[in-house]
Amino acid sequence: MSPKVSKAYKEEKRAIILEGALHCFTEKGFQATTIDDIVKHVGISKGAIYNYFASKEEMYIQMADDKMNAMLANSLEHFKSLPVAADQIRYMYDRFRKQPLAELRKWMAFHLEFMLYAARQPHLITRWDQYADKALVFMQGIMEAGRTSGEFRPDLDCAAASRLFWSLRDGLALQYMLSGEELDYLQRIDDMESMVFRYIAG
Amino acid sequence: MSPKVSKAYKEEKRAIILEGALHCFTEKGFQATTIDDIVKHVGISKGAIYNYFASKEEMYIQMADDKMNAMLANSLEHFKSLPVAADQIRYMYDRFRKQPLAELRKWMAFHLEFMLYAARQPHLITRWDQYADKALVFMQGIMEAGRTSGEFRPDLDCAAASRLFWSLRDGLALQYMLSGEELDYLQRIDDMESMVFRYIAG
Amino acid sequence: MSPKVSKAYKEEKRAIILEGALHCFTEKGFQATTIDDIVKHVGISKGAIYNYFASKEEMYIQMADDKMNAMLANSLEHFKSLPVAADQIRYMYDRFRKQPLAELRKWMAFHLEFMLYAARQPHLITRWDQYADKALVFMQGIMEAGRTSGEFRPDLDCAAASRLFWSLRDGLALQYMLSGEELDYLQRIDDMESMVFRYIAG
Amino acid sequence: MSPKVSKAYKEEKRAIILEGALHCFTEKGFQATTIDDIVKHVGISKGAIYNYFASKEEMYIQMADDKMNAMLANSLEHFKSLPVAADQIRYMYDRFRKQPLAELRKWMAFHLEFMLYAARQPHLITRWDQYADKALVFMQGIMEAGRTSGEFRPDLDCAAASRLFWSLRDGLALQYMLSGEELDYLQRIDDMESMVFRYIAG
DNA sequence: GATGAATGAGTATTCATTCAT
DNA sequence: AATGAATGAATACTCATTCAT
Repeated sequence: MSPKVSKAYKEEKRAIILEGALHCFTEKGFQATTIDDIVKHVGISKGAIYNYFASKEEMYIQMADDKMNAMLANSLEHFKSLPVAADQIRYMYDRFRKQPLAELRKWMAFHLEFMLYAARQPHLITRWDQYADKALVFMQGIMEAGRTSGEFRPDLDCAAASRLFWSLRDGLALQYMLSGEELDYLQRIDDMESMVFRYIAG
Repeated sequence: MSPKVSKAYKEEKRAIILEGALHCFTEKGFQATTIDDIVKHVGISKGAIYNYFASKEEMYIQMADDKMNAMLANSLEHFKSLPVAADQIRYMYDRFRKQPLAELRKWMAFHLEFMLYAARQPHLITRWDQYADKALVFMQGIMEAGRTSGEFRPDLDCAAASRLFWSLRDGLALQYMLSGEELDYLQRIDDMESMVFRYIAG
Repeated sequence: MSPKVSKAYKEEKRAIILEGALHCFTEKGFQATTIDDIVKHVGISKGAIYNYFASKEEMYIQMADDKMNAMLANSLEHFKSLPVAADQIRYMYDRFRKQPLAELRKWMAFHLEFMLYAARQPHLITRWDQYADKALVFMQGIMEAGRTSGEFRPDLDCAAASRLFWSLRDGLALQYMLSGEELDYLQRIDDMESMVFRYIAG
Repeated sequence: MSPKVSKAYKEEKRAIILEGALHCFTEKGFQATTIDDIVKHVGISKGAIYNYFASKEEMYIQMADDKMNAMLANSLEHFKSLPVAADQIRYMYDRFRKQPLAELRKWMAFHLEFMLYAARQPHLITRWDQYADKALVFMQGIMEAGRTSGEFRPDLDCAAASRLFWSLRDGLALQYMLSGEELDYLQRIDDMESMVFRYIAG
């Protein structure tokens, strides 16, 4: 009567598949990765994958969700010991600085590719919006806290500032996606940071 | 021994094909556009296209080059009557403002898609760099003129400023690519503009 | 050593599975019905089904047998109070008339589909023959009784008449399988009936 | 400017493909026949087939249309020297008698299988109706001519008679599809013929 | 007996590119 | 130069059946 395998087993398997798929996607791209690539990488049968995910598309979506949720949860956890909004923003820039450029490129490519893919498939646009919104709301929350506490200027448009924050990050990642030096990139993050603080400062 | 048709004829035909291909690429995307789509749109045979371009890829590259060169030439033409660097930058932002959001989205998608495509094909990375470099050098030139003339601060890192200029633009375009309102977008361009001027101002 | 569950239990379960499978088969067709469809409909596990039936094919065969036997048993039961052969034939036509056209279509499709399937699989041809033969023998019996009793003409070829009886029925069902009105169909049954009686009448 | 190959060439190729496909369909069945089967049989590339037919389904439809049209055209041609309606009907039965049972079985299976397939695909039901209607209208025409000329009874319902004509034929074919002797079959056609004439006779 | 996760062969269709005419 | 028929590798997803628990 009870399920044949434990929930933990299924969850673990799901994670293993996702991990293998992630490797392939970042290595070759979403479109270029075939199910057979994933099968070979994970060491599982084709059919088994479809027991866990309805489609290649669905694998991507869950992967992106997982990553976004992990990022948010992890950040919020850190924020418990960082009550000052400005410190929270500085923490975010530290995260960017810590991520190796090579890895950023992979993630960015992975991200962009699926975004473009989603843009052509009406049924995915909504899901993408929800995904992107999480990051915006998260940052807006920090901005609002900072405005309330008096750290940032009282007339700050928090939604706009949140948008600008991510625009800058995305634009920068884009610039460095195909070329550019690590050192150079780190300096550009510093520029970004000072730019944002100038914008939000009281 | 002389060519059967004039150079002008060939040049005209090449332009016609490129125009049709551009329409298809921006409409459906680079990967999703088939040669048959282009054939139908241009009203020319499949074989003829391959007389002018070695591959679908080559069509894209030449198209991007053409567009970039046109943008630069056009801007430089305007700059003849805009000797002040700050005015030139303002002119660039006016261009952004004038371009309808819908069109921006198409161009951005077209661009990104090929960038991702190029990123996976080693033989294209150099070509992409050359392409992207043109825009950077162009902006850097304006920045340097402004620094020399005393409009901008003397310690301005012009290369970095040029990078930031395009990063902001790309990041913003990215944010609005899948969603977002036209009005909102125009305000964000204003933000971008003031941000950049704050950064370069003396 | 004795079975873990009673025979009645197994028999009941078998019937439940068959019932669910029948529903799926008539609804979607034999080939289009997946084991998962049946599993969902019956609320039993995939493995359990294979404890009762060796294959999807076997499920169909037993189902057809059951239905044929039920039809024959039911008719013979009625015939106890219908000693006259002509009345028995009229009773058969009444059965046809009573069956809603929609249901007939489903059954016919179900039947034909499996017949075609069987025709390609040598090991099933014999089983199909046995199945079809039951209906022929049944009708032939009635014809012979009628000939013996003098109701029908003495030179009647009962085997041929039985074949014609079913041919007409099948042909009509075929005609109405994809289209045609209920009313029209009922009139055609009347035609069939009078045709058969003209053929067998003394 | 002109097409690369003549219309005759294309028509011939289309016929060759259809012939090969027909062979496979009658041999293995519509669903069981793979595109690769056809490719192997025709000795053409997979892609080439799709230059002539949009899908496997479309191949079938055109095949059935072609056959029906040929049958009708051929019969009408013969009818020029058979002005009497009863003779025309006798001619049709002669056609049935001449077709070897083995071939009838293949055609019948081919037919039925696609009918069942079409029944599940809403977009095909209309096409099927049109197809079936041609045969009905054709027979109805003969019946009406016979009624007008006084050969058949004046109160004959020609549409109904046409339906019965084909019902009988289909029902008989169905009966003999999986089994039955050739000799037996020929006698059953005689029965059918006499049955129909009894029904329509004045 | 029951469960359901795993298997993996099987298949219609697409499309950039070529090349005979 | 232009044409368009031919090529064929490439690919996501299905599903009857098995078997370890």
